[in-house]
Amino acid sequence: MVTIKDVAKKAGVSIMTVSRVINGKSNVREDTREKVLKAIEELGYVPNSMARSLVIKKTATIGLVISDVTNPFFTTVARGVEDTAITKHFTVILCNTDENPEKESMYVEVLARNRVDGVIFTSASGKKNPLKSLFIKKIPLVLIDRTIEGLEDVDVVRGDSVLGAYLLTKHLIELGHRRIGIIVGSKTISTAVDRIEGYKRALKEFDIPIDESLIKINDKSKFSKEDGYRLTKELLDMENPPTAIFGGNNLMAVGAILAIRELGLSIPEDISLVSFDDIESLSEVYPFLTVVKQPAYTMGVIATELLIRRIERKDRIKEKREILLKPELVIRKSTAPPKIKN
Amino acid sequence: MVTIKDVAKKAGVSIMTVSRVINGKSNVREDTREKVLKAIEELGYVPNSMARSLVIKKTATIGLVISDVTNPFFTTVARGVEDTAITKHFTVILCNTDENPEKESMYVEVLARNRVDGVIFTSASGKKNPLKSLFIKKIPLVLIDRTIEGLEDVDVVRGDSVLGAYLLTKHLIELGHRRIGIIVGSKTISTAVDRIEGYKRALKEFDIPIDESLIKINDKSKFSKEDGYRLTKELLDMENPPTAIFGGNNLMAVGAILAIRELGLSIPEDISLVSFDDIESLSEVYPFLTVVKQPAYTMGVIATELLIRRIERKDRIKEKREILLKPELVIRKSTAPPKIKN
DNA sequence: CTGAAAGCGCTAACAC
DNA sequence: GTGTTAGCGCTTTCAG
Repeated sequence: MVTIKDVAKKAGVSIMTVSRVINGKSNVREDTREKVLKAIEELGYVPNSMARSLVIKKTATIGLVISDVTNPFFTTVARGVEDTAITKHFTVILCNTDENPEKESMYVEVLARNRVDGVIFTSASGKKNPLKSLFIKKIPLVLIDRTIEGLEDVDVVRGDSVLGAYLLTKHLIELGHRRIGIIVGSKTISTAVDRIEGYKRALKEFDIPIDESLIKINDKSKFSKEDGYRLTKELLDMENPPTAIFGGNNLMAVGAILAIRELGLSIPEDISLVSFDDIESLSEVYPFLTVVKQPAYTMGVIATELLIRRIERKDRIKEKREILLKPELVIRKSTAPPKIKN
Repeated sequence: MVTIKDVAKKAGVSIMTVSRVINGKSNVREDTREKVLKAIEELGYVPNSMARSLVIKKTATIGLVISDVTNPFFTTVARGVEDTAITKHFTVILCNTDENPEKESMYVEVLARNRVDGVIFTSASGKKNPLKSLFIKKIPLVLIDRTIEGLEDVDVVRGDSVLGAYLLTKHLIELGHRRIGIIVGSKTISTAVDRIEGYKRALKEFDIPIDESLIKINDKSKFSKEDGYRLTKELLDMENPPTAIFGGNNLMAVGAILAIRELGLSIPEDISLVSFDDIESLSEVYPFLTVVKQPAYTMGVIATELLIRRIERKDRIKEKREILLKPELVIRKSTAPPKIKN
């Protein structure tokens, strides 16, 4: 393996001079620089970032912890993060937790060991605990999409779930729906709590009594297709089933569609369906689902910018900053007035 | 920052003993181990992977270079890679090149500097050149989805594009189509070349003359939605336009749909459309596009397994291995016999 | 403008 | 079982 030493020997200079050339320091005579560059080229020398990081205590790496890249929402977030990181010369390590608290802790540990300069984190557990090793090492952190209670010194970038859920529910109510089911992930996830709140707020505003049996919460934390499928079936198996369903996120909505179809019902004739979060590749080709859309890419960009600013200490600000992004209601074809008014 | 030294001091042992505990070596007395563990806990010590890597010359990190995580095909590949990597305790660094040769080179350089143990690579340029620093450092490499000519010592995991394109084209021919347009990315990309080959093979088999004007190749290398849109328009603007279009990949097919609709035509009544690669979130909800599906997740898994085996030198094999995965034809609703038989 | 010495946090190899 | 020494590849002083 060729090292800085080999380059120095070949170029007939000290390693310090080579180091200066590599790092583009100005105080090197032009002909020395050229000699060094030539040696680097001939030897095929590639600097070792780890040796460098060990000394300077920076890695130019950030960790991105999300539940699943396969979820279109998170892939867009990830893209925003990566695009932004690269402009600032940061590399990103991607971690999928599948909303599994153990994976969550494991990845945090891996990131801490790798001394990433910062972490962008989507919490599944809603607990601060898994983040322990980051706090100990004082690694800058920004939460994305989901908050965690009682965290200081941590920025949060998220969509306004309360508002989004309110808009979606209101839309349904205005169409005439009174029995609206909602399916969400576990209460440990802030978006689940917020979306239920927005839902309830809309109902209250229209003086519709809240029927807790219409609120289906997945105890196993996930906002997955399978959970959407299962919870929708539970809703439709009720004696007095809802006339509309609110899918807590895009995957749950897909699960709901599958469940509804399997029961031989049609959307929106028999039942209306709305979803939090869009699926772009779907809606482009088949603009069917009525959704509330979040600026996922922008979320990734902002989170990364805030993070890097913290890393570079360009922020004197010490307190927690919370960026709340507005969701956008997109009405398509999956909603219609209910068949029978109740 | 707490180091192994601090732990050693606190536990009243040498740093070597702490190192042994951290690495789970057996030759440490039980009570010493406990003392050390207690000190680690109290101090909140997290081992520094870089210092370790510097000595052992392994990073337990692999690089994954793809064109775009946002493309459902690659997100699934990425998921397969990550899931497999983690079971072997490898971390993955994700790189999106957008099929841009400069980004490609840049990322390879970053990965080489970070001394990743191996790289899984999707080539956009089709050239070996960007991989130079990997070869110099003898970093194990496996190509995924797309091959590069004239590379030894490199495994390739890819779908059988020739077969897939053949199946798709044959399906169209059997429906009665004679003028079939095809849109693909640049010829520097092996899948573009292969898909054209499969297309031609099917035409020849049915004695249909090949009309080169029906073969639209994007010179700017990308297999993107925008390119699909543009090339489709070009095809449909012809004097004697095709009755069916073969989208070179999923994104191009989406672009094609958009272009076709914009011209006021319907699929499959006015024009048939097929696509290489599925979009799962779309087809689940709206099983419309006739496609050839590739086992993306499996590709990621196999590529990672091959790579890690090389990294761990469990393979005595030195020659290039090529894994060719079978595609699967899924006939849905976007294809029908042509209106006018030509 | 250039170089020599020290050390980042850890492990390999060898003592004891 | 446990500790000592050397050194991984680089940058940070500080001399010259």
